[in-house]
Amino acid sequence: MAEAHRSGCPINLSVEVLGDSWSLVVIRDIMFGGRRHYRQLLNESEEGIASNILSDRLKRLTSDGLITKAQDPAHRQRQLYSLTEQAVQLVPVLVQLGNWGRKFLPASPELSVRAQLLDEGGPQLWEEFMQELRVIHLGADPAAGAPSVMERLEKAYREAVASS
Amino acid sequence: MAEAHRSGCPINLSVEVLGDSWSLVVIRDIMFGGRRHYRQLLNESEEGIASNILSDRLKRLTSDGLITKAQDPAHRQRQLYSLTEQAVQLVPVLVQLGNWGRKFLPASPELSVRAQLLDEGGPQLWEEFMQELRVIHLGADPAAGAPSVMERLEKAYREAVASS
DNA sequence: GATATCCGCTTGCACTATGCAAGCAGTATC
DNA sequence: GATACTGCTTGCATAGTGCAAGCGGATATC
Repeated sequence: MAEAHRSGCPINLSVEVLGDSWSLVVIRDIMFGGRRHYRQLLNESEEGIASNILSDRLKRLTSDGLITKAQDPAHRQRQLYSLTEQAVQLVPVLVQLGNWGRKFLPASPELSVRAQLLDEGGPQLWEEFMQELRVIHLGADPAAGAPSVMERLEKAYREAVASS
Repeated sequence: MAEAHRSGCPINLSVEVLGDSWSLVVIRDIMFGGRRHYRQLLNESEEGIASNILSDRLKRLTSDGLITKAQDPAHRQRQLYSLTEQAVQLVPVLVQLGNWGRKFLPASPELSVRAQLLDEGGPQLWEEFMQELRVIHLGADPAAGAPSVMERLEKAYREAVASS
């Protein structure tokens, strides 16, 4: 049988799934950092996650339906992690969380630029970004046109790093 | 000296402060549930928090600047917990988190009504609600006029319970 | 004015999660 | 054929969680 939940409150349920020190950080790295493999997530982690914790979180996120795992066609032993639609829809949560951290916690300016841009862009920009994530992770059809939100976020970040 | 942070990323910093099983649930109870004392938070907790954990979280949230503690003027030994401005500004985070849980997790309809209402109301309603929280917790001047957002949320919840 | 109850916690203890370091078998590279 | 990279696992010490019971002081009840 399925695991019992503490309550049916939507906030509580979200906390049960996401409320720990690492889950959202791993999702952030896959979503904004473009990390797709285990070693990438392990070695390029800003915060220095431990290998056993990463392994455990990837398993839990998979069984919770937030990420999927597939063999990388290029390298046989390499596993490719992708976000699911459920995880893509965490964008508004991560934006608000980033915005709050930016306002009240000692966030570094370079790393705050992206959060600020996403905050100022509003729901419309979030949706645009989510659509890009669907292209990358879920194989959705790309929408031709303006420079991607991901590129704009990267550009702003690089400029912030350069001028710091 | 102050504790070191894992990184300056705003999302990571928020996770460091809020990323555990109970912090956001306690804040939710104070914010939406109107719980202001220890016993209330302990006994009326939907999820059944343990007393030592509640004690620890209240201390941590206090030292993180999210809540304050004061003697209740009515009862000498009773302590009154209040939200700070920093916690009030968690409203958008909690709304998005509730909305996500409502969409993807087995949330009960009664408890989802408030999340839905806040989602549909958008940033304008959130700001209105935040202003009410400032009146309740920070002693701000009340704005006379329409029925409060808190009352509207309560009404929708009661109706949902009645019709279930 | 004695008794019982409520107040915000604390303590003890078992269990689980976390963090660190090392290791491992199966590719891929040179 | 040696070396390094792949996604992990294992062992172990420490920290956090969950449960039950208790505690001194303040308050309500009779």
